[in-house]
Amino acid sequence: MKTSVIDRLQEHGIKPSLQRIAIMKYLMGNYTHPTADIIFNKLYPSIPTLSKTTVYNTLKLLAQQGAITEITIDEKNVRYDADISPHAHFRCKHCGSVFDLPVKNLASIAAKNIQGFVVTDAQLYCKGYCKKCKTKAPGLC
Amino acid sequence: MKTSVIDRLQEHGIKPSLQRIAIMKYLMGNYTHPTADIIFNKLYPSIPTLSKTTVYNTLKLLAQQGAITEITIDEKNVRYDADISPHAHFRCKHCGSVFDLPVKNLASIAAKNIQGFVVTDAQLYCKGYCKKCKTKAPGLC
DNA sequence: TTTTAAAATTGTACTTATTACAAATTTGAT
DNA sequence: ATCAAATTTGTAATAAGTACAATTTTAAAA
Repeated sequence: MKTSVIDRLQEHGIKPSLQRIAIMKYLMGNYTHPTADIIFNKLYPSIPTLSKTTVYNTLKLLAQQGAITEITIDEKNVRYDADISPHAHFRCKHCGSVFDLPVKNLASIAAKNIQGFVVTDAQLYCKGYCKKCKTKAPGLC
Repeated sequence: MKTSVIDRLQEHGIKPSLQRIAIMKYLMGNYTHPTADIIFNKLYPSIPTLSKTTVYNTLKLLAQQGAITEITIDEKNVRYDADISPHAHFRCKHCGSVFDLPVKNLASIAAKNIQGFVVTDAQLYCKGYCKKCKTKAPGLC
């Protein structure tokens, strides 16, 4: 049985409110690495009182508590991921999409390279061209 | 013999100008992962006509041509690194410093996980607490 | 050496993601 | 029902980065 939205919040010490549940639920249902702005625009129709500040605050809280992961593969804006298992990300330089990449040994890679540092988390970001984009306009890419 | 600043520019198809040389030289002499703003402020006294736009444009050009690497470990601003050999980065969540971490097999890790993607570059970002910060205020960290 | 076109640089104005903060609302205990 | 704490909201501010037109520099041709 997979963890419910409310469970995920509570496991990370976050009191579930309407807004927090909606944001966490959206992320757990859409593994598309959305930005704060995308999340706001998706939820706004069903929660018309929602504020963008709440979205930013909540995402920061969720990330701080380890309920979600912040992805900074895109220099424009931060993206968010409810998949907190160790895996890498790939971003297409042409279309901008962010994909998941399975990586077996991410945790051990990070752990190996400590020299007096305390490593709490590690992110592997790969960039290049995705299946769709590698064919069209390869020179321009 | 290590490559000179001008060589590094020319190797990557960049015509060396006063400003480009100054920026590339600064990066090759300071492996501190500076931001565009830091670079501007360091060079401005000696090049009083320098524009911040030029710094941004030049850094983007250098990165595009592969003469330097963009580091997005910090969600606030992009950092730059003249060390283009494969290595990882560590950022202290307390003091914000970014350190280099040697990693043997970064290239192979990235290559292993392609499934139809063309991977042009890979970055491993680790976060946690550095030697100095892990001792003081460990609870707050 | 003068001319001239392309390339590079500059300054200003703008965009946009994110944050600060104070007011308003909601929650939960008494 | 009351009250304090927690949460949410809206607005205003900040700050990184970009667009763009004007100016300056470069370098080659005449």
